[in-house]
Amino acid sequence: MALKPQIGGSIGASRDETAAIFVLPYKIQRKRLEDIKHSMLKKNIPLAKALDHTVTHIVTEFESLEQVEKQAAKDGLQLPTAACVVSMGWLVECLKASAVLPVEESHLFKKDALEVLQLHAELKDGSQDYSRALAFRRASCLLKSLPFEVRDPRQLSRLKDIGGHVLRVVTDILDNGSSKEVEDIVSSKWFQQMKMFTSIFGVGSATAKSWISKGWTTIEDVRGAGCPSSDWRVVWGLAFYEDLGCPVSRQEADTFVAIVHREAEAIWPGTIVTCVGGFRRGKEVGHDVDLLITHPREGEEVGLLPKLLSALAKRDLILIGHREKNSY
DNA sequence: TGGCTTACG
DNA sequence: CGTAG
DNA sequence: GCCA
Repeated sequence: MALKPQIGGSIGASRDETAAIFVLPYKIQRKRLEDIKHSMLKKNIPLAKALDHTVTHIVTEFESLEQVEKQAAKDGLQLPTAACVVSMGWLVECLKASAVLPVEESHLFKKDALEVLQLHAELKDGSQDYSRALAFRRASCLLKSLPFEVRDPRQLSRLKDIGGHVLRVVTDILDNGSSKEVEDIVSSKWFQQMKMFTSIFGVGSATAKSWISKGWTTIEDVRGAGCPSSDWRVVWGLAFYEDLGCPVSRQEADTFVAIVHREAEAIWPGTIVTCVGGFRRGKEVGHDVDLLITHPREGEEVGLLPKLLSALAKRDLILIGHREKNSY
């Protein structure tokens, strides 16, 4: 096999002054990336500006070397063969230590398998299954948080939330590269159909099951069957399934904020509309737009929301407007 | 063996 | 029963 | 499923 950069895999580039660390920007939000780079400079950790042959470490938020290679191929990037692909966890450790630490291990499988088991339990939706899903989620999160690659199940056996079942799955993956239990689930028709139906807004596991029992296997089956549900959420979910799947661009988000601000300003001069959430953190695409509406004079914003909603509704800018009681 | 995130419609 | 984070 |  050709020499490939490896996630994990000790390489002697640790303490050496020629270290150059490149941070792959994928899956990292802009602001966070800036923070990371800033910390690196502050802590004297050598930051590579470009992905060239001098790079010794490639830091990534991807979950596996395969994902890194796939992305690099898509971008026409050549990964420096001398470089070691390491997890963000490693860089965080380095920042803590203010030193380029030896690469010990990172993680490879961790996530997917346990998330499948979690989702599978959620979809089954029996009284026991919910808690089992929770347990898988805890284990999954724990494994994702490890800054090293798991090479031996014994590394996990004493950790909280890691029990027999998880250990068995991890062992299978380390031994065979996959877990039969997990592979059987993901390839099963039932699991695939449940995932498909529950991706519709308003459709949870109970509705999805009832549709499967009717012999429906696709969204078109459901649409073609007339009125499959009297729940308004399902009706809207089916009507806007494709639309809801489209990502929101930053430009659309900016426009949206401007429109809301214009209407709010007309009702209550001085009202501040701030974009928060993903776009505030620098994302270029998102699945929603989070807004924070405030007023410089404390309390002035009270009662604004209903008026704002009616103003937007009057302009036909609102599809469904609901106000729910808050809990504070 | 009991308990596991929570509040809402 | 389903949603949201 | 896992913990206490």
